[in-house]
Amino acid sequence: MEIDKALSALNNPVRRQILEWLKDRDNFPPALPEHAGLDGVCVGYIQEKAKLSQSTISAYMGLLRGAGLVISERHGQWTFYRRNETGIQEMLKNLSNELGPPC
Amino acid sequence: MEIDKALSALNNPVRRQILEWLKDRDNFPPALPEHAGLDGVCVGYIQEKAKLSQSTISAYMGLLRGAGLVISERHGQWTFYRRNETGIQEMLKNLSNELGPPC
DNA sequence: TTGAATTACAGCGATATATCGATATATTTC
DNA sequence: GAAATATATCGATATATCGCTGTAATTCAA
Repeated sequence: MEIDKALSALNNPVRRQILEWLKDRDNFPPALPEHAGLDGVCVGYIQEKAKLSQSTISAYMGLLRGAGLVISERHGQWTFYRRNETGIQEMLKNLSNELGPPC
Repeated sequence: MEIDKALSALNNPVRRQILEWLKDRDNFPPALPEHAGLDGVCVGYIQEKAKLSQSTISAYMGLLRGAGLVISERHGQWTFYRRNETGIQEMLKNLSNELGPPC
């Protein structure tokens, strides 16, 4: 986990907002029946909600994934993104360790 | 405390390094006798250690102050900077609240 | 296999950030 | 008051990021 990548990824209000939205699947339209068992959200739904272009959101999700903050899973033509809780926790911990009060 | 400003300020390895250095006054040359009672570090010392230009460091410290991560105190021609532990803690907490796991 | 849908990638102009040297401001000292 | 010192600000240039359009790649459906 590179703190540098994570901080870059987080240094954008929309990307942070997406991470919040992903806390609850109900922030997005219901999944299609054929995707019932999957807990991620497809790019299109995120794009709709963020009101930015598809390519921008795709790039955003790539950044978040590269930083270890989300996990992507491809199913057919869809890519489902979900929070990487472990990665997020690790990042928060690393940041706390680096910035936190002197021993 | 604006999380946006804080994340921008932290999105730079040298600025994060400075915050770490400021954890311990001993990371810098000793204070002049006339500054004995002050617990900050002057810009010149930080500049020396970071090996960037004076103007760059001055701007960096301005950013860190604007983000509430350091406190500055002017004494004569010197400006002494020290960590704002409260501000740093508050920022870490806000970030945790925003990014942390869903309730 | 052709077409439609979903996502990713390339390239672009606009804006922001990094970092510098030069200069301005304030303070101390002579 | 002039010179020296510490810091802040300004202007310039290089690089990075933003968010777009357009297009390629992949997969499903007809």
